[in-house]
Amino acid sequence: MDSLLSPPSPNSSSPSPLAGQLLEAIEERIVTGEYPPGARLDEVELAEAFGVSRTPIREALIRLATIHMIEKMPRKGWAVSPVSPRRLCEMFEFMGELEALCGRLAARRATPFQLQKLLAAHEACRGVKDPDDYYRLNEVFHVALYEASGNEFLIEQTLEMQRRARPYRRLQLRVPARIDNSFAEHEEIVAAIRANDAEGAAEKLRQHVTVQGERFAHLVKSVEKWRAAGIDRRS
Amino acid sequence: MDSLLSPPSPNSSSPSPLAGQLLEAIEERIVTGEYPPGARLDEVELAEAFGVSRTPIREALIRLATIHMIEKMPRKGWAVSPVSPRRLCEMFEFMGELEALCGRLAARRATPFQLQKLLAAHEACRGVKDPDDYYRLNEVFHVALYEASGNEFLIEQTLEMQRRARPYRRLQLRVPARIDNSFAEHEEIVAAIRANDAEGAAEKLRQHVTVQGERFAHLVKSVEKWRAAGIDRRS
DNA sequence: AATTCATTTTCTGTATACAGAAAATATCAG
DNA sequence: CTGATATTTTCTGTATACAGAAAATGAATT
Repeated sequence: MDSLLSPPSPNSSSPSPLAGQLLEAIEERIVTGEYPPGARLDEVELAEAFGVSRTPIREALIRLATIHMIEKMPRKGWAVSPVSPRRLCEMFEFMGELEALCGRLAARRATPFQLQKLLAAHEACRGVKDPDDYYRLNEVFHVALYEASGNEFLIEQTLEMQRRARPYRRLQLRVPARIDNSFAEHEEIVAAIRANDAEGAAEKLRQHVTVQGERFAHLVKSVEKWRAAGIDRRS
Repeated sequence: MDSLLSPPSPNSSSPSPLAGQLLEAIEERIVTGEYPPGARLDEVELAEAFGVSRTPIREALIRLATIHMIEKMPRKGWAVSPVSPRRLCEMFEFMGELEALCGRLAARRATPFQLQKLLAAHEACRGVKDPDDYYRLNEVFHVALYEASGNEFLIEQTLEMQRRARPYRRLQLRVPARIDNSFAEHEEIVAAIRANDAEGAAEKLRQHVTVQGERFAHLVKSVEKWRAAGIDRRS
């Protein structure tokens, strides 16, 4: 049943077309929670599910493991990387620093075009209520920020981190009133960047991204529930 | 001729023992310049050279590509990632920021034990003249710094970046008087961390890692030579 | 001589087959 | 009934085989 694979997908110019698509497909399932942290990923099961052999599945899994989205357990096969509260905290601390760096550089170096794109992305978020819609538009905003940093290498790294943090970001936006707060913070960030206030932008971004206090507790609880569902599933 | 593979290698608990060793072996050759930037890596050639089939070679290459040490060219096979001067600059800017972050956190949070390890690593560098020896001891020092940050996630990321930057770091130490300067900078960094001067440590590390001015020109020239040698070789 | 078309060869991605090891199960002895 | 050992099954890593496509080579025609 290869109908599970998305069509040609012209953007994936990666090695091994099939493995590329498989990677995206499996990653999607991890991100959306269909395969929650802790869930086992069986090579043959996946191969059958996607209607391919083990080889491209393995390639996709190896790549996912290399970016730490999944892990290989000694004698238990592959599993979606479980994430302890501590690790979650560290991850967001790191992400916060990356984005702060992007902001700092953007405040200094952003071209008018990049600034305009950032502004447009911000405006697009205004008034959006649906968490899923906001989730997507929020990502666009943040990507525009990364790009405004002007450091291609940094952009790559931050994009990859964004990918890794994606499952958790998604959960966060379900915290009550988070969307409104998020938008207000974006406003301040944009203002700082436009004013070439590098340190201000950095600090605001750090605060914006890092998850603290009640928000963190809420996030941990969500992840716990999520993980539990996954354990049930792997029967 | 499997004699090319290092023996059992107990540390590599990674998936696929063979592929793990192959990865390390190929990476080593990239780092030492045996496979310089731009050099082609042929699957069958490597398979024959290492006395294995294409499968584990492929796994190793996929993993190397995932950490961006090599790339897959459209119809040209795999090649060691070529690095433009601009990219080199961006890479070191990024690495500088990562290390600065480690230093900032270390100044705030380092445990006495971590501090002691950092100091010991620093002292071990004193008086070392040989670039290769210093290269190794310098790495130990920097790893001790990362660990002192206390953020496991950050440590992982920084270690991975260190890996990626390794080929170029090695070249840098061949710049005249670089070793002495490097050691002196370490001294200042350690002092700042011991004094809990977070911002001072961060700034000194940024300066220490980022490659600028004459040093950068020198580095670019070394890389150019290196790359040229690689192009010759792939005849 | 140059360009185009056809043929061959090489190369890459995927499938399949196979071997060794660990885990699960079963069997037997105490 | 419990513990230990033997057997079977499953699973993972590697080798090999195969197919499709692109590049390279060669031939033929203008």
